[in-house]
Parts: sequence; C-alpha cells; structure tokens
Amino acid sequence: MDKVRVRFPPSPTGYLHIGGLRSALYNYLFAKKNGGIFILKIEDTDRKRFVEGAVESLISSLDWAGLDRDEGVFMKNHSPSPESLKTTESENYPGVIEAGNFGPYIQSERLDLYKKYAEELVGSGKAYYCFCEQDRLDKIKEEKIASKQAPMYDRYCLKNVTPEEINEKLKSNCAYTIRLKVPNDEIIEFEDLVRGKVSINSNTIDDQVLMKSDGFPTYHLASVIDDHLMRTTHVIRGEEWLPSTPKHILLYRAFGWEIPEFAHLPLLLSTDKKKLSKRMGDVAVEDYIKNGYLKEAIINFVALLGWHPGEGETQEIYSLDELEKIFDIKRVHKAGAVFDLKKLDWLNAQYIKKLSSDELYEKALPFFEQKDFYINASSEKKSEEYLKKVLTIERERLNNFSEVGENNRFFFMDIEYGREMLRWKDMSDEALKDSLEKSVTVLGGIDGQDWQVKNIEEKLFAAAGDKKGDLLWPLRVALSGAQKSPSPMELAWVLGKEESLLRLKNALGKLG
RNA sequence: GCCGUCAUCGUCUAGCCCGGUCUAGGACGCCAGGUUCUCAUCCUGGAAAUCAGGGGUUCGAAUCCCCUUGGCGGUACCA
Repeated sequence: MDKVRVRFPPSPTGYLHIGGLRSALYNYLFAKKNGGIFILKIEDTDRKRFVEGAVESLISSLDWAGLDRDEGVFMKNHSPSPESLKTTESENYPGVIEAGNFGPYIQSERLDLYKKYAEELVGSGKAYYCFCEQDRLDKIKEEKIASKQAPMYDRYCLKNVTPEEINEKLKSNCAYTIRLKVPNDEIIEFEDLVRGKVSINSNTIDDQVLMKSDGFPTYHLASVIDDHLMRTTHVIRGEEWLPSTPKHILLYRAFGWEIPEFAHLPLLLSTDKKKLSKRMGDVAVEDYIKNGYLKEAIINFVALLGWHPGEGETQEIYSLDELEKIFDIKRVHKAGAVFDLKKLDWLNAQYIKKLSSDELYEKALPFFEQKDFYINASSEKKSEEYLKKVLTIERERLNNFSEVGENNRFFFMDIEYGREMLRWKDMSDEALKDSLEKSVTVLGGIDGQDWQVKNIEEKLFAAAGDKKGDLLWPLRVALSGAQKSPSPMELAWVLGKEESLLRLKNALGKLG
C-alpha cells in the first residue's frame, strides 16, 4: 500500500469547532498509527462566509492541541513545522506558510488549477456549462417541491443550449457555472471504513455545481482535485459528507483517477441530540482554552467520543502518545455521541491533579490575573510563593482554571462574617472563647520555620484531644470567614503565622 | 417529501463481526456510608439499560435475518 496520507481541511468561517478538533485528532491518530503523513489544508472557497483571522485562529488552536502536521499549513515561527520541506509564504494570509511538495495548500491559491480541471471535464463531456440564473433555479425548485418531486436541476442548459450559443455567451462574459453530468440509473457503491458498504442510486443525485459563477470551485470539485493531487489515501471526515461521497466518486471516475478510502465519523451532538451548535454552549476550542481546560483533557475526552480501544480496556485516561499507539479507525462508532461536559470536568480535574507545582502555577497565573480579588490583593499575596501555596490546596478542588481562587477568596481578601458562624454546634460563648484562645496559644507556639501543614496539624490535634470539632470549627471560620473551606491547618499554612494570629484576634474581638 | 444512515444505563461506552461464559461489564453524573471539624479529594456500596418495538432463524439472540418506529444527516453557485 502507498504511504498513508490524510488531511484535515477546515473552512475559515469561524473558530475551530470542537467537532473539527475531533476530526483532526482522528486523522492525526490514523496517520501516526500507520506511519503516515498528516496534512492541514484550508478550504476557503466560500467568500461569503469567510471570517477575517479565522485561518490563523484555526492553526493556533491545532497547535495548542499539539496536533502537529507533517505537511501543509503552518504559522510562521509559531507552528512546529518540518524543516526538511520546501516552504513558501502564503499569498493570501501574511504570517502563514505552506510546507510540502503538493501545495499550495490553501484553495484560494489554487483557483487556476480548479478551472483547468473543470474545463477538462466539459471537454470530455462529463460536465457542462449552465447559464441559468438564480431566479429560474429557485422557481424550478419550488415547482418540483410542489409536485412532490425531488428538487433537482432540470438540465435545461444541457438539453437546450447549443454549442454556438455557449460560445456566444462565453464570449460576451455571461455568468455561468459548470455542472457535473450525473449518469442515470447507476448504483454507486463504496466501502466505508467505519460504516461498511454504502450504496446510492445516481438518479437521486443532482447535477452538482462544480464551478461557481464567481470563478471559485465548490467543495466537491476542489476537494476531489486536491485529494488526488495531494496523494490523499484516506478521506476521514464527518458524517455530514456521507451523502456527498457518491458525487465525489463520480468525479474521480470522470477524471479517471484512483479513488481513496473513505471513513465517515459520527457526529457530535448537543444534549438535545441535535448537531452540536453554538447556542448549546461552547463549541469553539478557544472557549475551552479560555475556560481553563488542559489540552490533555480535551484530547482525551474528544478521543473517546465515538471511539473506544475495545474489550479489556477499562482505563479512562489516555495520553496522546498512548492514543497514537492504540487508535484503530475500524473501532470508530457509527452512532452520534452527545457532548456532555460533566465528564470533561472530571477528566480535566484528573489532569490538574497530576501537574507539578511549577506547571500548576504557570497555567493558573493568567486566570488569577483576571480576578478582581487577585488584582486588589496585596503584593505579598500576589507572589509566586503565596500563589503556589494557594494552588497546593486548590488543586484537589479544581475542575478547570477559570475557577481558580473563586471558592477561596479569603486567601486574598479581608474576611467578613457573623459571630454566630464561629460557634460549633451548641457550644457556649465561654467555650467558644476558650477554643479560640487555645488556637492562639497553639499557633503562636509554633516556630516560623516549623510552619508546615503536618506540624500545625499535629499540634492542633494534640491540643484538641477527642473534641476536634470544638477546636477546629471555630478556628477554621476565624481564618476563612466561610462555612466551607479547606481544613484549618491548610488555611493557617497558606495564610502564614502572622495573618493567622491576626484573624484569630479579630474573631476574639467579635465575641466582645 | 425524497435519499442516506443510525439505535445497549441520564451521558460516554464494553459486548455484536466468530450466537451460550451477559441474572449485560466499566466510566461520568446521582444517592448512601466511611476516611481525624465544614468543603473538596480519596475509598466502599447502591440505584440506573425487559440491549427501541415486533416478528422470524435456533435447543439457545444484545449478538444472525426481516419489518416497524424513532433519531440524525443530506437534499445550496455552504463547507
């Protein structure tokens, strides 16, 4: 078999969709597993839906996820790019480079190519010029629907326009499209890697527009030409393309080209089982980055939506490296998968727990910097040392970094609380006062250099005896001002001796 | 409407190809208990799918066949 070559071809109509990331991942994994090449190309043939900056955003999201390409499109100086390949700067996107021997990898830079091949098809009688205007097209569609027929093009231009008329119209610069002449009564069959045999009658396929009147190709034409020219061996894409595949096969046949293998991935669904859409929450990879999810968690999560390594595999945590080894396209599911954030949160929490102190700090800092309680805190509380202490305590409680500090604001701000909160169960005022004073004595008696969670705990426990709640609850509230918080020893450790004692004094003050 | 495609706990899924080991397993979430005070973590246990429904084939079906239903996708000079 030829060396495996797969591609991920997003359209710059917005940001990288989480479903797009999964398609990219499966392509990447398939390439890695088979020692193949993973290519990124850009399908920017729809000028109406083009979004400024989308190409760059798409690339950087892919880079963030660590889905390195072997060929295709990269950001200059930012994407990890293969040095051995011939590299050129993109004509249409400054800062973007294209590397490889089969470029350009951006469709808007391949327009002449598409035109040439489309005309070749007209020459060989496999396609034809169509001069119908949108109004007429709309009208016949309406009529067909009204009479319960499939709303297909009526082939008016194929049947009625003479070669002379065509020449004339072409010469006078009439707007035209080029349509594929779809054969009648033909069963088109192909073997899909995930779905098995799929077949469709050509009579249900419209005479697809190949070249639009603005001189740009449609997806169908462009992708087939690219995939052939770029030596794509496997087309792995979303299920929404399944019904179009016969059109593509027809195109390959019309050109006399070898047909690649196809694999159609199940769709990602929202909780209402509809195709995942913007209004159901975040669908852009950027949103997840913004909300403090780790790439490892996203990759892990998305990999398991529609694929599973199989019998005997009961683990849930998989690194990219592991996935590269065990991925098998044949084990991709057929049914769509609902995108449920609960499990993502859990996965992300698992990865956060594994982070080193330095990594944790580095990832969390940008999120602290967006919080008011952090911005307004003293410089001492903004120090790396202090933040690392806070994070040591928080790591067990974090689902994502956007939550950082949120539930433990008392580490950064002055605390306010009612005196009754200090009381443990039905202890008397007297006992409460004793309890707090005992804490002052114990904490005050610990040396600064022995100010460690373990040590504080030992001393506190020793003083509390078997009535832990009596000592610990009032202390905890005195230090946090909150009903819920980490343990008093952890609070004291983070806050430091001086601040802890001060807060204890304030608590005592409330008792009058 | 037409064409295509799919169907196991609420969700992600194992099992299905090669029928019996499935009184259908795991994970998330949920509930309960435990783990030195509250929270979180962690641990233990629990509820949760008559395998969409119906009909076959078979000694035996989640697994094979047919039908029905439902979902989803497509039906653009969008990808």
